Amino acid sequence: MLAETTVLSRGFYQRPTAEVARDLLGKILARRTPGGVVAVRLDEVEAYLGADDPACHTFGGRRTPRTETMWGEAGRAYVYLVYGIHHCLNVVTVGEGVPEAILIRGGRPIAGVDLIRRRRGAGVGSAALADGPGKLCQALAVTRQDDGVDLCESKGGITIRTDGLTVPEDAVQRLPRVGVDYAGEAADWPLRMRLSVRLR
DNA sequence: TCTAGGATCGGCT
DNA sequence: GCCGATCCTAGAT
Repeated sequence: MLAETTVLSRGFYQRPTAEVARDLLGKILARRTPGGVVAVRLDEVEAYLGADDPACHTFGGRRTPRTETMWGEAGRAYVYLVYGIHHCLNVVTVGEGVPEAILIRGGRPIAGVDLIRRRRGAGVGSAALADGPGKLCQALAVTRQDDGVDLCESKGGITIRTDGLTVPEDAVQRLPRVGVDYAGEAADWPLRMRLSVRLR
């Protein structure tokens, strides 16, 4: 399944965050688990623009143990817990000292569907297996343990890959971000990007 | 130390 | 559509 794909290099992430977010759509997020490889094609992401973004954990230059990963190297995973229950997977962008990241909001399972279903529950419809940040982490068994993992290195167990598929501009919807009403006007910034069509 | 609140989800009405 | 679960994080004291 992943034989004809290539892992995105660090350079991919060392660009403006909104640009990286748009380019992540249609890419493949793969995770090696004891039971086998699990992969989803990304169809929804949100950009968080660091110190100047009131919705971002690092707004105003906040640097805490939790956000330390965001301050580091681009291409690493930033994983945190929300509502005491759900994990959220982010990808660090730009570079060291620039704490920006992209929240992976959802994807469509394309490999290891049975494994995902086993983790998510047998009764869950295939479209709903990974169509939210918390669900996606559950589907791929991503937890705080994975915070800081290098997504450019296969040995980390989690990678983002491309199979050459490109997403046309008219297939990308730009929407306000979810659940950040507290951020004032920034809540309306069109940094949530979603595929409006279903790719293969 | 204490406390308020959260980048969500799923069950129930 | 509403609401509770659940616990970590960050800022205040």
